Amino acid sequence: MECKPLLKEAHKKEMRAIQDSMDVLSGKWKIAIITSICLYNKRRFSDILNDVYGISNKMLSKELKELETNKLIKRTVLDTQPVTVQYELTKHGKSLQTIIKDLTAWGIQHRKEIIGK
Amino acid sequence: MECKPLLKEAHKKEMRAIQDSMDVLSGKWKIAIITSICLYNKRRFSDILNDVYGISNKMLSKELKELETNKLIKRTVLDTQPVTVQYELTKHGKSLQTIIKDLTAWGIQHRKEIIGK
DNA sequence: CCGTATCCCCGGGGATACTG
DNA sequence: CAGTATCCCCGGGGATACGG
Repeated sequence: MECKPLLKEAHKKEMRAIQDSMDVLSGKWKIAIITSICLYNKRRFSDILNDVYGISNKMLSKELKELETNKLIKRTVLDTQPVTVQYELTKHGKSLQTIIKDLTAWGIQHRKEIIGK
Repeated sequence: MECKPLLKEAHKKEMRAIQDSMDVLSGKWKIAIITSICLYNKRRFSDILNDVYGISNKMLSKELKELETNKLIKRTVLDTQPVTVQYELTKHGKSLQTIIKDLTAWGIQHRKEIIGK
């Protein structure tokens, strides 16, 4: 009667949690999009398009939809002329802020580590 | 003379840092692989293959190579019979622990948010 | 301005079999 | 056990043009 099996169960749960997260957040663009919105609080389609280097409008549109489906962002159409659309983080989306902050710091450190030698 | 331009510059740097991070960590499997190794400290090829649900040996091999190139993990061949190979996090890899912990917690919360409604 | 539609190509990545 | 090699297919995703 040892604790290994219990540990294994706990680890499986952690692995599943990670994979749940990654199902929503993985992909080349999602985190960058969220970061863009997060930095400016509210952000328009074309602004995000500029912030996220290399993304196409088709991809951005698709990713935004998925993020909305997963309740991470809220989409608001403003009846200006012509139409503008604003994206902002939901409460659930904002709960990623810590992770984003850490990832930013890590990215800087990583650049030093690899390129800076 | 206002502070907006400075802010914009800072935000661009943050965006670049995020994209640096994502260049290394994005993709369906990387974080899950790192998590597996992290949970057990040292982990063998076939163990990771089991931990990361759905990954193929080809993908795992490829991803491990990339993680090694980016100095996140260390690969050690043990001269057992037959050969076994051990992966562990480098110091730099370990610096992801906080992020992984947060992602785990977030994944659990997310599941509640979406599925648990 | 904010997307959607269409076209089209390339490579990501699975299944399987094989080697040291 | 830890990968590599080969085959092969499908869809991710870019470019471009168009619609509300």
